[in-house]
Amino acid sequence: MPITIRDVARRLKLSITTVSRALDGYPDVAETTRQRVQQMAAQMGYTASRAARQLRRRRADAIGYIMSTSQPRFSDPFFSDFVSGVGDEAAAHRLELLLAVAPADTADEMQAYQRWVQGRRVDGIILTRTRVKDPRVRLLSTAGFPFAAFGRTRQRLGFPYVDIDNEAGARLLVKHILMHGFRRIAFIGAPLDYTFHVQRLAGYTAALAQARLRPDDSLVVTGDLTLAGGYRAALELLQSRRPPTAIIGVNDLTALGALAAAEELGLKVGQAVAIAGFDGIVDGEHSRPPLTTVRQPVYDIARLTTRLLVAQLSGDTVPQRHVLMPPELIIRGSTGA
Amino acid sequence: MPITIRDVARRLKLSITTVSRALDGYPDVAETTRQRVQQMAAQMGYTASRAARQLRRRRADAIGYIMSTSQPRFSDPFFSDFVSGVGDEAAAHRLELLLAVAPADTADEMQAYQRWVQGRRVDGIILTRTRVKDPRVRLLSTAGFPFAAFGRTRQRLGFPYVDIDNEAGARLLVKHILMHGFRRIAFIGAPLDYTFHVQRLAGYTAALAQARLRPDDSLVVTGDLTLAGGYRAALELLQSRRPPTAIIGVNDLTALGALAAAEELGLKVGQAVAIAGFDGIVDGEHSRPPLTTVRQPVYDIARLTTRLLVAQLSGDTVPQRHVLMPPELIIRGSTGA
DNA sequence: TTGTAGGCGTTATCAA
DNA sequence: TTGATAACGCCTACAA
Repeated sequence: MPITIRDVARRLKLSITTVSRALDGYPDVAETTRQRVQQMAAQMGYTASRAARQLRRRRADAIGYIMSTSQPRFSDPFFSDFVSGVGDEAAAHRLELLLAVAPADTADEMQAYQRWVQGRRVDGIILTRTRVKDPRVRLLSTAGFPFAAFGRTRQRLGFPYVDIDNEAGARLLVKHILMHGFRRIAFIGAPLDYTFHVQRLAGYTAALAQARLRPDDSLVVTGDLTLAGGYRAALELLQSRRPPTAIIGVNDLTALGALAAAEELGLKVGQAVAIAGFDGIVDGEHSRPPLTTVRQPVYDIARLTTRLLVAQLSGDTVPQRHVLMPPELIIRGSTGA
Repeated sequence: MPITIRDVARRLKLSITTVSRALDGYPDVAETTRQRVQQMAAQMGYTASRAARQLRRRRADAIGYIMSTSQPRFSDPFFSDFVSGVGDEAAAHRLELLLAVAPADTADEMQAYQRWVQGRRVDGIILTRTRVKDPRVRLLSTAGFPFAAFGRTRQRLGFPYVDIDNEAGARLLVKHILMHGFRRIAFIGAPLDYTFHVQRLAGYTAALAQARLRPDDSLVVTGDLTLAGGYRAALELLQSRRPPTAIIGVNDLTALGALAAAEELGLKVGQAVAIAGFDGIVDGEHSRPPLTTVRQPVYDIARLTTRLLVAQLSGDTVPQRHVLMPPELIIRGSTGA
């Protein structure tokens, strides 16, 4: 039987009211009383029941994050990095972190959000991998439910977000590759209408146009953000009638898959073919050759996004509701060093 | 203002009791009533307040998992895989999943567990990467708090766990490598006293002994479970006075780092030097050459571990409280194919 | 088969 | 500065 506020009050011969206020740091409690209460609470090992407190205060003191999965079994370094950022920042504000898992773009996923919103199980939600027309954004906006996102949407709904300038990043990447003499550049994109995909693709297209290169639709294909997907797509590209001389993966995992495909075909990556990714995951540093990429500091982005959400929850005025981070080009061997 | 059970009851001109029972599937409700209630609830978008329900039933209806991090920024595919397993299984039992992040083997970590236990924030806890003498196991056991683990400890405390036979797996690996003619086999291990490390090392040692090879302490070094750590350790090993002809990484990330190091030194992996890992993460399938490894089905293990915990919570009799899975050797190019 | 009522542990309101 | 008391929204023993 856990210790309740009643037990503490009885022991001190005080009312539960006073105990409650003493512990929550209200000013209208005598200093000596407060000290006695705090000491006794600590001694008895009392912690307020989360459920009761939530019920009464009508706040969950928790935020939620729903991991989008593609297959049941999947491994994406993005998530451990991102989640640890959200977790650390939440802990810093004494908020709990609720996690759920749901396949992207399904009814299940929407239901999961709905449950959290309607059940008031969390005070706010963190979104990642936003889509151009994102039903989650619509749901949360309509419900007036607090959220912050890593990534933008086309709907201009004014929610707080952090994002990197994907378009600029992709342009940097293409220019760099062109400068090294590779002119037939393919792009392996993401499924669905992920905003980051659309933006990176736009950057790719823009940079090609700027270089006065004719766009070639056969060079833009769809992957699934995984290594295996990148591998498959690259294999097909490289074995086609007019293969590309360079491949950009919409994320590093895709690019690493492409790199494996190229090597398997006996193509010297960095020389016969250039390959580059987007994300800056650690695996890319140690691939052979190391992967050229555009780095996004996922952990920091996660903390920042969470901070935007928390500010919204506590009603603080936020200096900046929209943060757009500059992309950072990391040049490594896979594009010719 | 969220919709409460009262709203639904009023709308149907029923008592809240009936609504509650209809939704929770009690048998003493007329079938037609149940249908009306369920339909109306769905239509109104009603979900019971988690807090109220928790308070009343004195259960959190939640389980917790604390991710151990090594650095603030880290990416380990293990976690996304494992967490999605826990998340799916928890959802299947209508349990919430609480997540926290804490650096392994620190006071912070212990405090995080303590908080969850004391505040009854969760009904049970999932543990991974158990250590030989694991303070978390001690804490939870002493408190009589339900938990289940992926991995064993030396303390024989009879808690439910799932594990793979690490020792047998390592023996398989060593035998396979020896059979391919590599005789000077190094082992890059993990920090701390992780049980899986100790067990895999034991298997390695046993297999060498069985082959009547003299153990060489200089061949057993410590990594940090990351790519970078494996890379550094391997570089040192391979550049030493008497370099190994084969390297086993205690996990795949370590092995992939070693693979990068070997390639960088111009050593043909699979020919001049054999490299193998342990885990079966997807990245290994597409490395050059692909990585020989011992596969552990992390997602399934996560679900199973969670199931053991849930069974314990609901007081079901569990057919098997301890599950030891057979290791599966995956032979690929990095050991000579 | 349905309804009434009490209470889970807190916090907030109001009075003392 | 402190205390009595009424919710918060739900579940469940008991009554009808």
